[in-house]
Amino acid sequence: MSTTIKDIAQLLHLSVSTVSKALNDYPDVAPETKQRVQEAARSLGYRPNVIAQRLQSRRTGTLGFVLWYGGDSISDPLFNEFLISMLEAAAHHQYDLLVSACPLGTSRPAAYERVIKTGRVDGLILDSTDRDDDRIAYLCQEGFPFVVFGRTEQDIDFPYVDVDGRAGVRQAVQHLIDLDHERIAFIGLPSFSFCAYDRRLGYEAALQSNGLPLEPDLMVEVERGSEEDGYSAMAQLLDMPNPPTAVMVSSDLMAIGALRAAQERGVVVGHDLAMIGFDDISLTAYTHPPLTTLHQPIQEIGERLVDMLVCLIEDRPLPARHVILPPTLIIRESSGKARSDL
Amino acid sequence: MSTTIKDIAQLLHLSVSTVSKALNDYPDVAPETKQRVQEAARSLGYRPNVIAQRLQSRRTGTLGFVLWYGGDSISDPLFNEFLISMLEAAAHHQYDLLVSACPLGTSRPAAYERVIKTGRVDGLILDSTDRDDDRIAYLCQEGFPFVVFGRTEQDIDFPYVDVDGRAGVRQAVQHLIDLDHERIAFIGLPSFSFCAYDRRLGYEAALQSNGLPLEPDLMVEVERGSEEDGYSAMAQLLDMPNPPTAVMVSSDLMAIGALRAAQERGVVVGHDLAMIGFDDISLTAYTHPPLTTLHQPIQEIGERLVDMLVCLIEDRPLPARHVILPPTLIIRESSGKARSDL
DNA sequence: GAAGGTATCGAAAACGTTTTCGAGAAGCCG
DNA sequence: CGGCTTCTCGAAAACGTTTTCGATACCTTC
Repeated sequence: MSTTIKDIAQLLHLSVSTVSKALNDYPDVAPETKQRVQEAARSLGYRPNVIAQRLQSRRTGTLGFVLWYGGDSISDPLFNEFLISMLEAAAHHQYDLLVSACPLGTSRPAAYERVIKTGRVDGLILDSTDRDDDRIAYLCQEGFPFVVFGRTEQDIDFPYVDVDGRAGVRQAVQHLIDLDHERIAFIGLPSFSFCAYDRRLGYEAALQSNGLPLEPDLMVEVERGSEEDGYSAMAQLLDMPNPPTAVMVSSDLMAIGALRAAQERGVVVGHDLAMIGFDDISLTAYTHPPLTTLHQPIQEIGERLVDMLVCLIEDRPLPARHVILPPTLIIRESSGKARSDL
Repeated sequence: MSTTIKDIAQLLHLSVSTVSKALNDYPDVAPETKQRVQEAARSLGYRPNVIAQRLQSRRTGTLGFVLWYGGDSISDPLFNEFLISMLEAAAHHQYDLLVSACPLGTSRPAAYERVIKTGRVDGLILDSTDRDDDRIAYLCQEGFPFVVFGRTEQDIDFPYVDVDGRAGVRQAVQHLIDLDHERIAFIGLPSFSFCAYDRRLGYEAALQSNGLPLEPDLMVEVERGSEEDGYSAMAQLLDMPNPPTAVMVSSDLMAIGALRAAQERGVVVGHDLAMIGFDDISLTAYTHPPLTTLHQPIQEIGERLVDMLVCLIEDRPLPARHVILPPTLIIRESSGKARSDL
């Protein structure tokens, strides 16, 4: 049994209300009693029971994040940094973070309903948006506070932070074009996800604005986004009669698989084949060759999301309701030199 | 405002106690009223307020995990799988998981105190144990329920799950010896961590039982365990006048850095140099060359930990207080063939 | 028909806080 | 000295549950 306010009250022959007010620095309690209460609290090791505070205030002081994970475990290294940035920001605002899991194949709104209808959290953070995302429609309709990492194609207004994948990929593909590549392939994420779509748009825009044709054969879309997916997609491209000389891969994880597919065929990446990834997970500096990629400012994203959500919860105005951050192209060896120099 | 028990009571002209008992299937409420109450609850979309339940039951239904992270973000891909396995197991027992962050450089017991003294969680899961871990001493003294992924060298008994790093490394190094290697290096984790020590013991045991000398020059210990650390440790070893022909690296992340250091020097891993990692993160199947490594049964670890903690919290007997799981050697290309065949 | 038993319900306390409101004491002023 | 603040404190309600216990009412049974 930990010590409660009542223990302090009995010890000092005061009422619980006075003790509570003393601890919360109310003006209507004598400075001297405040002193006594605070000393007693310290010596008894008193820590207020947050559950009772939450019941009283009808605020949980908790942010929710539900992890939507596939059958075989996700291992996106970026997730760690994302999680930590949210944890840090939440702690800075004195909020806890409750993370729960929603296995693939179960209803996502149901997972969210469980968390919000039972009063576990004050607000939610979503990520990995679909082009048409049922969670967002649901939460809007419920009027529950939430922020989103990612956008959708729906005609609903909601607060989000996102990376400009389209502009990033466009810049990356332009870099390949500047290196004299003309047959540039694209390995995309599952098409239901918004960012898959967004990034593909960047690829198409870069080709078109340079007068390059869009060849369906050079665009492959995978099912999940794993290393395995990248591996088989790259294998498929390289086994074509007229394989591409460059490839834009929509995630670093897939790029690592793609790297392997190339190596197994004896094509040396950075020379025979130029490759660019997306995410800038820390490993990419150590692949063979080091991977040219697009860096996502993931700490800033997590921090911004939490800041926004806390504003929403505490009814303060949002500095910005929609934030789009640019990724930055990190040029390493995998994209190689200009072909004319070879 | 979500609907409460009181709303149902008013609607049906019942008392709150009857409604509560009806919902909880008490025997002293008529089957017919139970029916009515349940229907009303469903049609009003009633979900019990967990905060109120927690206050009443003095149980939070929440497990705690505090993430101890370094200055530059950790990106251990194994952590994702660990987290998900804990989430799944916790959900299975109807528990939530509260994860909080404790930045490197701040007091760890203080971080734990905040979480337990304010009644946020019913129990804690620790990981990344030090050889002498202050958290464990603290929690034992508090009498707070906790389980640990990892062991320590302290003379305290506590419930844990761990991987037998010593046996694993010993087996891996034996594999290198069987491949005719005699100069085998070891890249170890920071020495304050228990598993660094444990794994090094396995290395030493393998050498000794084969009559091989322990050369201090061949054993390097890093500061954190990042790719960068693995890179510079390997560089240091390869730049020796008489470099090793094989290396046991204590983590896959470091091994990836080590791979890079070798590649930059033109030494081809799997031929000129045999390398074995530890962890079996999913990427290692796609490195160049694919990495021989020790697989940690991480899902089982997470699940066991949660199961144990729930037993502790609910005062049920533990199936086993100490669980040591064997890692399994996954042989890929980086360890190469026998030297005599070269 | 009285005694005992059973079925069904409600009142109330409790969990540990916060917060509103009123009460009492003390001080001041005219 | 009466009336007015000002200061300090405590009673009580409230947050939404669960759970104990007592109160009916009805049904047996002799």
